[in-house]
Amino acid sequence: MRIEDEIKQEKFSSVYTKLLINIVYTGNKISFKTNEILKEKNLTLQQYNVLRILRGQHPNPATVNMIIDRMLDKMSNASRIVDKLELKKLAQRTMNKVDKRCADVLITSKGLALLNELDEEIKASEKSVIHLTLKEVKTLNDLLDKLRG
Amino acid sequence: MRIEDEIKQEKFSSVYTKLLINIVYTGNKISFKTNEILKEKNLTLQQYNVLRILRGQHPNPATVNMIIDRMLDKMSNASRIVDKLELKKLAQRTMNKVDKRCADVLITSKGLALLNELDEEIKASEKSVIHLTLKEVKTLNDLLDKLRG
DNA sequence: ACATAATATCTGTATATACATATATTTGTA
DNA sequence: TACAAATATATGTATATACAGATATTATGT
Repeated sequence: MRIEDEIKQEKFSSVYTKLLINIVYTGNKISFKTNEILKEKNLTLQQYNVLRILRGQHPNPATVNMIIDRMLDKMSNASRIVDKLELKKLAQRTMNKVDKRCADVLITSKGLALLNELDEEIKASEKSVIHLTLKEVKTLNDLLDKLRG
Repeated sequence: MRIEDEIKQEKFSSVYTKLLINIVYTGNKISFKTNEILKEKNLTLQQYNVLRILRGQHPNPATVNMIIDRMLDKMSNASRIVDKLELKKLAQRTMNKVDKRCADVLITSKGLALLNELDEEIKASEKSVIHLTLKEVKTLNDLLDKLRG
């Protein structure tokens, strides 16, 4: 469905503005679905993303800075998201021995298990929402990579 | 730059997950630039988007429901964003004569003037951030439209 | 070694947001 | 017509977020 019909707007001030709106709208739409699944597990999208970053590092720890660097939403407050994950025993913070400014953040086995539970469901949801062939998925990825320069 | 390098993650649990991350990351990156410009005018991204919706209707009023329908982020609270715009005299609410449940929302001349000031700057910023040919922009728009089904 | 800058993280505070619920009005139906 | 359901919006409340410092530690230049 054309983005014009989706948000009921025929004209955009430029093709670039239209593209940005299309990207953000589409991202939100897919994220919305994922969010529904996460809600059942009492996770926010950002908490989920940080958990995945921690799993990517496991069994090595990440630092808060590393998390900020890899987060999708650079605006947000990584330190407090880690607070929330720690509160739920999904992650654990320990002081870095070498650089005492850094906090080592590790995903716990409970965190790993939770992600494991979610993996298949979210993968299936994303696949069912993305109406593209594998070739189109690749083209789209390549164009987005090129877009950012 | 490949999304893998951008967020320093080599493997994704599926190509669909990778695509979603790529879309959200790219949208955030462009939005971040736009947000910098809006901050100088004391506008949030969402307030800006609602203002543009109101301009699209002008000189006819929009209703809150219409705004929700056209917003990029369906999660958010349109009524309170209109509150903020009204507080800044950028929009105005009046009761709909026919259906008293509805609030007619109109952009003010101050709102129109503000958008006018922003138009060129934001258009230029978006264009400079999107490193694609016009043909690629079109392909990307088409693929995103198809993705959503 | 000392002072200064840079870095990593944390925290106070104001604002924004999500969610559930409340309120008012209109629509549909028996 | 009366009454339940649907619709449009607003609001209370808990939580999340952004932003601006604050704090602690490490790196750098002299």
